[in-house]
Amino acid sequence: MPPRKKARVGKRTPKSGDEGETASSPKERAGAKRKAATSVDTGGKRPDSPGVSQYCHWLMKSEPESRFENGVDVKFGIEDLKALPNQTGCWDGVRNYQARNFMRQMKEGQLAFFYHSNCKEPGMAGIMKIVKEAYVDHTQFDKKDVHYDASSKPDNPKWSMVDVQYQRMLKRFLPLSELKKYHLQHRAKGGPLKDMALFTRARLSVQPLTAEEFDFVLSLENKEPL
DNA sequence: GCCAACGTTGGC
DNA sequence: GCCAACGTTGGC
Repeated sequence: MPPRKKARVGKRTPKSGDEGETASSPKERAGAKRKAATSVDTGGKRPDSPGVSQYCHWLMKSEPESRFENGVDVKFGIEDLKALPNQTGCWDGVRNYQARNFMRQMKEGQLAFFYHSNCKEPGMAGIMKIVKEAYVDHTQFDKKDVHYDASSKPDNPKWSMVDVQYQRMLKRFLPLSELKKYHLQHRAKGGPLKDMALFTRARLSVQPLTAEEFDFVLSLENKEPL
């Protein structure tokens, strides 16, 4: 298994299906109640079977600059992912239910933006691919780990992670400030970034993008900075 | 380093 | 099941 990275709250997760799935937080349940039947928002997605839709593009945040949490540096930027064997790493350390649930929805082969957060210039740095679907995040049981969770038991793990592989850098870094201009513009007059989670759910570290959002953001790498 | 927004915890 | 207190995220 690849080394780990440091995702903050919403960072890294375990596997599918049965395990853990039943352990939903009060928040998740509340959310489910509010909305409809699933934890999946109705944002944009790709129908898989009748009545079910799911996302197929993602944004995952990590911090590219050194920051110490309990004496451990949580820095993990896209260059760090690229430097790993096979340019692949596990996205461990996610300790937020919504972020975890999104990771559990990820399918092998799907693409995600690598977003640099909590740094000088926050924004989209590059693209990675999901190469292994959700499985148990071992760091939840490691007392030495920054993201150790004493409340999670091995026979019913709470947290999951996926493996991601570096694909490429964006042709140019897309700063949050620029994305925000488009977001505001689109919110006023309509456009693909109108409801982008990056702005409407700012603190979520693993978030879905609709195909329209993903394509629009990607198209910006060929444009002049706004 | 500040602090607004928001997620989590725990008493009742 | 409500909600106040508390903790964390992450832009600025």
